[in-house]
Amino acid sequence: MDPKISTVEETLTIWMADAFRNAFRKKELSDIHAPVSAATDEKFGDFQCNAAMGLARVLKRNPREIADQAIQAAGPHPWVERCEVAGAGFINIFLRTEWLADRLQEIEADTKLGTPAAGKGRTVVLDYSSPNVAKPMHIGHIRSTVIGNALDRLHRFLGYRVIADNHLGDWGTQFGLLIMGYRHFVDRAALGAHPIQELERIYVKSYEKSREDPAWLDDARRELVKLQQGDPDHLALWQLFVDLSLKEFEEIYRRLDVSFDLVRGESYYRDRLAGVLDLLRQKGLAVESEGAQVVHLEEEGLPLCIVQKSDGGYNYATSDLATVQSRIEEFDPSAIVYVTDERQQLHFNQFFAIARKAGLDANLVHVWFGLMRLPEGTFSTREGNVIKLDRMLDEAEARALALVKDASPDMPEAQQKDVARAVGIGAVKYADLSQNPQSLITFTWDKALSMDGNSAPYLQYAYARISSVQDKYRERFPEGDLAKWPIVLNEAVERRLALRLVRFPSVVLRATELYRPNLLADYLYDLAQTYSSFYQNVPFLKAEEGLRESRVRLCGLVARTLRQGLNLLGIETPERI
RNA sequence: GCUCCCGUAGCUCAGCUGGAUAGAGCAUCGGAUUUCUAAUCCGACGGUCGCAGGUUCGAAUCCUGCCGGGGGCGCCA
Repeated sequence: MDPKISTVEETLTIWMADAFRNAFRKKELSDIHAPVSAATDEKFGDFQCNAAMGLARVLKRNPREIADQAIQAAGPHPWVERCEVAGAGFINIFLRTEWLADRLQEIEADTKLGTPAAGKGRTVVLDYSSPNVAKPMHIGHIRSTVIGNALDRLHRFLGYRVIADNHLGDWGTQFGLLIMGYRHFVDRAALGAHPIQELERIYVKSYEKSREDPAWLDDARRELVKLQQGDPDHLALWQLFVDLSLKEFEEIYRRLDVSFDLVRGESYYRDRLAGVLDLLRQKGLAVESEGAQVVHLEEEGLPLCIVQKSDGGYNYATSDLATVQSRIEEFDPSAIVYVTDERQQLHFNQFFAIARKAGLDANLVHVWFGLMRLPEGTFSTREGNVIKLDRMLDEAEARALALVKDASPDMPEAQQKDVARAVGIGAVKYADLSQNPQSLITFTWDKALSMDGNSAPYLQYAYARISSVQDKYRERFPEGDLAKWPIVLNEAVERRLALRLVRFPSVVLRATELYRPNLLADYLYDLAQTYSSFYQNVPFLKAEEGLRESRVRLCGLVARTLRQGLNLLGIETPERI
């Protein structure tokens, strides 16, 4: 669709804002906001505008009169059948049904279902997933990966240039211990079979030894220094750890259908660290304290931040500053977005503040999400109650396979497995994406793998049924020509469906702007519910010619919207379930 | 001690830049399948939106305090 074309909400908002401006020009209310949004209830029309009530306070006048005056000033609009003032001063907007049907036909002709290219010409760097080398990915990693990937897809869909960067934890102090562990404890057979598991084992063993044996800890520090000084043997070992870990991560990303433009660990920026510290010192931000270099952030109401340890090593904040510097130089992004759990809020507040003070001019955004917990409390590596990500995905696929075999016993086995994979993985992703990211998640198998109600399988099932409708139509009416018949909206549920379909672009925009994929998930669930009601209660293949074609076209649009929406969430849509 | 987040139906959660009678799913109960995929649909039951103040025509939403839960706070990332 023409990028100039905006969403229904935007068009109506401009119309209403103009109306208010014209009606109250003399009051110099040029900056008036008159947002139009979807009506909260069907009986209040299709869209509503609540600006009159806010204005009433400023003008000290009756809100209903203000609303009336605005409607008078607005005059007729080609899309709008009528406006009504209701309640305390709500303006309820009723759209012409014929216009809705026309709009559906425009959307149908557009590859992006009417979504404007809002991000055209802008670049956004998305920093997500970012697991640590030599540690397995567990259920705590899935939110960053799945939410980050959904934001990735949403931005791309809106025309942004997206740089998805997997900022691996590959340059920490753990490598000294890891090298010591490798030299003394490694089991090569185990390393070949389950690399990360073995790396984790030798790390834990080395860590435990360091706690009781100071000499061991000293050796580990020495190994770390050698690595940081670029000793070839140490670098080779480090590279081995990274490669082995990455290989396993990639297997999980493949299963999750997640891909990155860049996989640059912290190590990528290590040559910049000294320069960043120089910059901070030049600007008078970094000062010496107890042998370390620290930045005071009292003005910002934040605790001080250590940017260089007393032993000369650099900290996370410094590394992140170097990363920002590099990203600005290379990509000139309009935003750099980090997707991590809530525990890093303070860190990001500190490092954003330092970046600002140091003149690293970038729109830095921290999208944080609540920590995943188990019903019995937080999970931790120490207590051994972590749930590994691959195991969870296996379980999801197994449960889905049982359902598919039950529902479609005649389906070829390979297809059953393929469908089960899509459904199982979809269920896991949706369980995360359908909630407000900023809430604690209590992990339960049944919830994460829920297959009915508000779940990915419900949406996938709705989609599969529509696909079946399309096929049956072509089968039974081989010479039917859908394009020959216009879309008509006779039944109330058809109109409801239309109203939801035209809102898709604004939902996508809002979900992207607020970094809240769950807004899109909510919308899709609502759309699928409305469709299921339509499917159950309105005949279409059995309807008379014309009506039949109109309804099949409507089905087609719902299918495309569901498919597109689920695709933006990274969830597949099998044609059959 | 300082600080951030959360508290909505029995359970899991939406709704939060103030708007109309607070919504879903699960669970429970009742109904729908000779007919387009029943992983479905239709209906019922279920709430002092943690508590108390405040701002406002209007508060789950904003402010203050308290209670309860979780996270973070100088040499980890």
